[in-house]
Amino acid sequence: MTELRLDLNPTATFECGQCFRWNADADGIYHGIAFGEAASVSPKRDTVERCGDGAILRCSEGAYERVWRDYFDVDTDYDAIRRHVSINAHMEQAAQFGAGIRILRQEPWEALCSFIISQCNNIPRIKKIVETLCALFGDEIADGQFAFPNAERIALLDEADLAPLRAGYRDRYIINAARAVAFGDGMPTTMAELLRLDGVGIKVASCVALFGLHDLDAFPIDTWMKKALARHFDASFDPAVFSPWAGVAQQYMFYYERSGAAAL
DNA sequence: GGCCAGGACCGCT
DNA sequence: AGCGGTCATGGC
Repeated sequence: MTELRLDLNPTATFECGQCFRWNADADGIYHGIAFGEAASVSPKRDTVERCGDGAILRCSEGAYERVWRDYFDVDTDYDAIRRHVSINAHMEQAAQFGAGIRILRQEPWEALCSFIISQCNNIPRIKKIVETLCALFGDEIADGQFAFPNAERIALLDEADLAPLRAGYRDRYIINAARAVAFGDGMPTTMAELLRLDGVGIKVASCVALFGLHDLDAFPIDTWMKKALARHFDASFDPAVFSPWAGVAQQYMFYYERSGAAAL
């Protein structure tokens, strides 16, 4: 076990809607799994850093260089991005509220599968479905902790095997996507390739591009974002004003809007 | 019981 | 190109 400082705000990073497998325990410490590694991230409140208050990562020996350094996108300058997207008073507030958000470099297949599940769904239930998927079909890497099952594993199932997830009509999309990734053309690497998948439209594809392919210019528009855009921008709004970091601006807007702090 | 949740797809204009 | 209905599920 090793401990390292992370320049991020755990609450903002894990609660901004980009990921579904990081959960806080009673002490406010987040626990998560990625790339088959478990880790925890706790808020560090004794010093004020540039990005929120900072955090302490606890992970297994060598895992930082192997997994987490990249996963937490530590080499990107989010202060510069926040300044760049603060194009008006509202965006200044949203970017301030979301200070310390880092866009995680999640596993592409996990992002694809998770955001297929996300469609027309709410975040608590998405988390529940994803967790059940992992518990049923993922490798157990520690006591009661499961890796996200790879596409090859899911591709060998059929829709009936997913019934326990209670994911409803999304079962078919999950199976078809897994088979396309495992036995077809592999994991999509562009929006156009993502959009060829059954059950993947503009919104899901944008989320996968942003969170799974780390395309920081992808700009997902869901029901919350529609509300936010209607409230704070006029009809001529074009996310290109935030380019090449429209996706980060989107996360600030989404997190701010969903918090309720943007209501006034 | 209707409405909403990080929608996509189909068929009809 | 835009519209409404439909697709499961669960919480309020």
